[in-house]
Amino acid sequence: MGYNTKQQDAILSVLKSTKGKHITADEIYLKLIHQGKAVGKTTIYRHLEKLTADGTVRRFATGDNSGACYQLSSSHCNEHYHLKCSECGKLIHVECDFLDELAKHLMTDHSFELDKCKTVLYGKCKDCREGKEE
Amino acid sequence: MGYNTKQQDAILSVLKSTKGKHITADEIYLKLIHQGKAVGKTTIYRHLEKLTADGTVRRFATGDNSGACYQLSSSHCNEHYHLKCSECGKLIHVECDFLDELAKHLMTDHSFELDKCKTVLYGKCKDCREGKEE
DNA sequence: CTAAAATTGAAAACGGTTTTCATTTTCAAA
DNA sequence: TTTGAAAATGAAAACCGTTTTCAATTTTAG
Repeated sequence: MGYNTKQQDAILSVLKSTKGKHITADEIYLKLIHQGKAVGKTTIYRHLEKLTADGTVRRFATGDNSGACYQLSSSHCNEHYHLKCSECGKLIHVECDFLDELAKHLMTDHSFELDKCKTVLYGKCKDCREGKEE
Repeated sequence: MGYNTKQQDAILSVLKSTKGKHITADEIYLKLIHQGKAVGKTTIYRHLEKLTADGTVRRFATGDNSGACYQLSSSHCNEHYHLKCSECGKLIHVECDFLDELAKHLMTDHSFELDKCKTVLYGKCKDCREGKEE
């Protein structure tokens, strides 16, 4: 149930070379063509599907109607949270036990496994609330 | 500019009638047919686009390849939180005291005024964690 | 070597969304 | 009220990421 193929290896090697960043199926397709190791799109989608299913890779829906993004799920961004001010656009990094409690709560009470990497809490930062600079 | 048209009103009235829940463009289309006020899909998409742009409505991308969800961004969205599964795209509404505690905490400890309407918590839902198919 | 099983990929299908464009509606000036 | 330019409409086609189909190829086991 599963042979090792050069296509598989090629796709994984592209994913490894973009570790930390995310990449679309189409970008993988183009990179492989560029490397002279062309792999059919169908095959790329199939392997991304498999890799996502077995947890090797994570899939991110982009929200607009452009393609989904993928990245190796090794990640280290699971150590802080992101607050973003809708007004001034500032992105604030927060390490905080309470937020860890939140993750725990979501899991136990809602069976939901929070993805800290992907989650951004929107609101209004201190400066903007106090009417300081824009 | 912008004239007031019956199509506009019909679309808005459907959105109002589903206040609190989210609805897809296609569901709006079907509801209007059912009400004998058929409106072309093109027109529905166009108005949803406008309403989203001016903030009247919020759009949620579902991530899988089913359609986006819309809902009025009025008062109601301050009463629940949105969890979104990055894998299957499901959008889950949650009313929960713990999350209210979170808002309180962000304010007192981080001087950050959480905007529940804009915030979406990303992660992996129960079904996807258990490996069920969509 | 041989055959069954797995993999591949071109082409077609699919589904939500956007574009095109001819027609209709609306508003306001005359 | 008439008139015409601007705005809105919607059917059909285009679009685009993704999935399915299926015949051909590759891999592994026997």
